[in-house]
Parts: sequence; C-alpha cells; structure tokens
Amino acid sequence: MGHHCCSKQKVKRGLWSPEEDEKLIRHFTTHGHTCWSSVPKLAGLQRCGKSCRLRWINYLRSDLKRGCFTEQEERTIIDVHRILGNRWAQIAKHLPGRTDNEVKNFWNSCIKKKLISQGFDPNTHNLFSRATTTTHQNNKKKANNYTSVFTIDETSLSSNKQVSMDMIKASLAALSTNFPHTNGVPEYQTSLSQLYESLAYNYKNLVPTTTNIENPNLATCIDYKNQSNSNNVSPSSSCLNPTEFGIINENCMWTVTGFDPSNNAHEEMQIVHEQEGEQVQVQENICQEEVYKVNDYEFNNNGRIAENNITYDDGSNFDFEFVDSALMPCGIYTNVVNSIDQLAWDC
DNA sequence: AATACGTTCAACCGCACCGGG
DNA sequence: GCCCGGTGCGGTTGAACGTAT
Repeated sequence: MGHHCCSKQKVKRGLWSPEEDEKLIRHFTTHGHTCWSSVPKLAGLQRCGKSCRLRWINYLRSDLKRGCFTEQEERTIIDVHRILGNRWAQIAKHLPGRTDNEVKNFWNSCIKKKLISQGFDPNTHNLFSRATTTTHQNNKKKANNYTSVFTIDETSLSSNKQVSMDMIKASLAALSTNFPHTNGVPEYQTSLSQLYESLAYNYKNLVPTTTNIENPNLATCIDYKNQSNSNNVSPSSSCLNPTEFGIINENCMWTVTGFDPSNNAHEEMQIVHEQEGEQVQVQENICQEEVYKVNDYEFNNNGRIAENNITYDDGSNFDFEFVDSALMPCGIYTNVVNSIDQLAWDC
C-alpha cells in the first residue's frame, strides 16, 4: 500500500533504520538534491520518495538544530502563531534549524497546554472569557469598566473598527496583569523581554503595516489574515495606524502614535468624540522626529529598532524584524514603550 | 513486577497547489 | 482547459517511552 508516487515498488514503512539513514545521506553527498521520486531508486532504498523527503527534511539535514526549544524560540512560536495561526511551515521559518513538524509537535505537546493553564485560548490567544459577552449597553460610555491600569472608552471607537472590544479588553487585561503598577501608574520594566511578553497578545485581526525601508515613499502592507501582501501602497498616516486601536489616556483621550512616511515625522493622533454615539474625529498633530531609548536600545520614530537583533537582560536574543511588521505599527507597542521609557527618565 | 494510562514525536496520509505537456 | 507528476503542508496516527497505580 505505497503512495501513488511509488506504488509499483515494494516500500518499507515505519521508523528508519541507521542503515537506511546512511544510504540516504550517502545519496545526498554523491548526487546532491534530485527529484524526490527518483531518490529511493538511486539511493537503493525500498522507501517511498515522499518518505525519503520527510526523513531528510525533518531529521537528516545537516542544518537542523535539534534539542529542546529555548525560551526565546517558544516566545517566537507563540508570537508568530498569534498572527499566522497553524501555519507551521511559516512559523518554522522564524526558527532557524527547526522544522514545521518539530514546531507543530512542540506546540501540541507543550505550548498549547501552557497557554491554557495561563488562561489563554490557544487558538485565538485571547484570555478565556468568564461570563463572556460584555453587552454594549446601547453604546453608552463605559470608561473604567474594566479592571485595568489602562482604561478604554468604547464610544471613542469608530464604527469601522477592525478590532473587537473583546480583543482590546483581553489585551488590556493582559497589560494590567503583566505590568506591575502602583495606584494605576505602571512601573518601569527592567527587562525588555518582560515588557514584550506583556504586550504579546492578540493582534491577529489587525492588518500590520510597515514602511518600506528601500523606498520611504512606499509602504508595505502585510495582510496576514488574508495571506496577501501588497506593496506600493501610497503612504499615509492611516496606512501606518493601528486600525482604530489605541490606549485611552488619563484624560480619556485615545492617543495613537505612529510614523507618517509622507511627512517623515512622528505623529500623534488623538481621537476626540464630540458626542456619545457620534462618529469620532481624528486630529493629527505632527511632532518632531525623535529617537527614544529603552534599556539602551534605540527606537526611531516609526517604531523600528535601529538594530535587527537585540539581547535581552536574560541573555536571549530576539530578531526585531518580525516585531517591526507585526507589533510596532500597532501603536500600542510604541505607545507603551514610550510611556514606560518616560517614567524611567523621570525617576 | 505487572499493568494501565499519559506523553512525545517520527512518520504517514490526504489534500492543495504548481508547472509542464 | 485538462491531466498528471512532483512537492509542500497540516492533521492525525501509533510506536516508544515515561509515570502512576
């Protein structure tokens, strides 16, 4: 009962013996990569070509890392999974030396359970809601209705928002849980990884955007949800904004920060609702370009980190290229980093 | 010591996609 | 447009191993 690609041959199935491994390795060292269906014959293996491919990719390849996943790798898997879902091959691309199968197994056997035990739905990365649905109460203002050091005003959100209130609430709840605070004032995080973890929640439905490094007159939109990329989007502040997403500050203003490539400037946009139930207005205040620092790491004004790779306090590394496209443009990240950094300088 | 139960992970299967004819 | 072989992906399986009873 072989696969169609090798149905004529008598094929062996199940675990690979060391002899078979050796044959496959020898084949690759002498012939290099050939068509998989031809491999069994050339290598002298009574295996299906597909089986050879799998054995090579998942086990025999020389560039495989093997061994336990590091904390950093685990964090990366969770982060990318939040955005991409069960696209294991895509996730594995963020983990050099790891295969999709390995990542998938690790997810199913470890991470999933861990997330559940922490109260997160591993599919959505949202906090499991208790008495779930928070009714909208006729669009009435509900500031401070959530136990959070950050509060959000539902009426400040315009009707075309792409982020559900539940999602925002989950994020804010997570922020509250993970940010130590005194009387509602967040305390400075000594470790950037701690900060990052506290922000690592559901942005799945956002459409992250990033500026095009090569050509600042263009922006790149990456729509993870619909799995499509579109370059050459004309740059504007809205292109870079987290779509209707932000943190309500103490004055109940919803402030979103971002970089507007058309103006080459840092922008702060404030949502001010004129009247309850009415459509919100966006006021744009162009600020000076600035570079700010967190734990000696420089951020420029579009949220991009000057270096592609940083080392956290615990010695682990993180490639920020991904965060740049996935989280940074969400505003919330730069916003919080900014405010925390400010607190640090104030101390 | 024997058995049951739980976990891990290598491997399999079916499907989707792609390119060539 | 259709067929077909090759490839890659994600869900699932089951042998091997670990732990509890």
